[in-house]
Amino acid sequence: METFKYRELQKLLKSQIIKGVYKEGDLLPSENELSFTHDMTRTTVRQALLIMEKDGYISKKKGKGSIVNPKKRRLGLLSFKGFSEVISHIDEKVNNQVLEGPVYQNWPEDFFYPLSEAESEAGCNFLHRLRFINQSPIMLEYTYIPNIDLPDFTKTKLVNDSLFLTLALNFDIEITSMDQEVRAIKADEELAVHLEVGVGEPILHVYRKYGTSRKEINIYSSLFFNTNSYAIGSYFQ
Amino acid sequence: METFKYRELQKLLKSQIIKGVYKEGDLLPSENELSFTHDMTRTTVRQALLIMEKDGYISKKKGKGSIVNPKKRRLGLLSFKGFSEVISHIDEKVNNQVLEGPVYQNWPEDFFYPLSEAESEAGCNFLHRLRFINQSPIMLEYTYIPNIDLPDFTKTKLVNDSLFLTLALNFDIEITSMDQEVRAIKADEELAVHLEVGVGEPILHVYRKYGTSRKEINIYSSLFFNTNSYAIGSYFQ
DNA sequence: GAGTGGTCTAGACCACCTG
DNA sequence: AGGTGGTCTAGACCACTCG
Repeated sequence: METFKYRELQKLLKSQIIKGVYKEGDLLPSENELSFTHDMTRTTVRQALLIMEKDGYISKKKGKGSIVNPKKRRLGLLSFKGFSEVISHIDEKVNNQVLEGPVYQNWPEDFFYPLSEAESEAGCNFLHRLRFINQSPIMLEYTYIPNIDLPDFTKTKLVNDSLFLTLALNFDIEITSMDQEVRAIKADEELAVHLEVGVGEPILHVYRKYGTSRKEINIYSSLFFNTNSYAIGSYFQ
Repeated sequence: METFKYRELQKLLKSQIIKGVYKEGDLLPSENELSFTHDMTRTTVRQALLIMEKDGYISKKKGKGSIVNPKKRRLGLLSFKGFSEVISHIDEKVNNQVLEGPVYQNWPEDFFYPLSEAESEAGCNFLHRLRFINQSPIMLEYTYIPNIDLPDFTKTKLVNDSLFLTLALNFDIEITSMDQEVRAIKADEELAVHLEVGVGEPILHVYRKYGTSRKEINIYSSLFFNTNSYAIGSYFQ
């Protein structure tokens, strides 16, 4: 796989923040210090820090340093990452309930995104989950992963309940991009039951397509949110 | 204001794409060529192209070049830019109807974002607009701009119906970040009338806070979308 | 094989922040 | 005054694309 110096440093810093080596509000070592300790130029260090900033882990201040960002206090679900990774930054208790799968099956007819020929022929691994925050159902998720070079995927246990973490650790697949469409819809009976709202109540619906480091594999999700208690947030710069 | 070489090149390339000097599918001049013609190093050229890529104007392909992206065929409204700028990339006809303002007034009580003291004291310029695509009302917009160092803002005519373009050209204010919350809600009577849906129908609601190049000024919007005909899209990488 | 963008080096000067 | 990140220079080697 890719083994660039800036990527290695970025992964290291990310893991150190997640492990708590650097806590929120802390300053990372300066660019000069990192370039010295990791034997690379400041340019390469800055490339790593740029990713850390883009991914929201740090903010950089001129004259000050690179500051570890506070954990998010709301759902950043319209941004890049998956549910588990984003939600783990929140104080609330999170639960998952697998309603169906992972199971190998044919693609649904009239799938919501056009598929490549390779994806169509491979069939898909399907996963149907309901996500809770503080015992309240917040998101109903239908996920489809083309079965391309994913041996025994349906037998794989999810790492930390996170699909993306599992794909990264067990299959060396990283998410590199995301495309989505958002609508407000009325809850039908199935949605109403799962998300514990009345039939006809407004629901946030998202179609999502993730690009991965394996160019032949995209991951597709259809997501339904109950936004009565938690708004869905995002930040760009 | 900021006058960096990479920023100047980036503005030039952006304007050239908008003017059609480079059309969709075209290759920009190579990094080496740009560094020669603009008398800067490739590093600086790459800094400009990085912004162009982040803003979605180009895609870069190793061994190939920087390719001008096709215009978006849908509403990228959960991403960074304003309505007019995004919508201008679409084939549909767009209209605006100003329902109220721009007018100077006090901030509403219980404003949806906490305000700084300077913002509170300055009062706000208020703008209430309804946006149409192909004669259908799509978005109802309430916008609040703190009246800090904005002489005669209420008398200023909007450039191309775009608030952001007006702020950039007349007040040298650029948008640098965006923070938003998204919910699905039920249309009340006012929403129903403006967006031409039934009372109680699902509506997409967005609270938005824009950061600007003037750190003391943030722009606030409350947006309501009818997503029956047009989904709201976004893309990240 | 020539040209492209991706990675990386080894410096420099600057504006900004803090003690 | 010393350290920080922001900008910029002048190179280098590589993997990839295309004719």
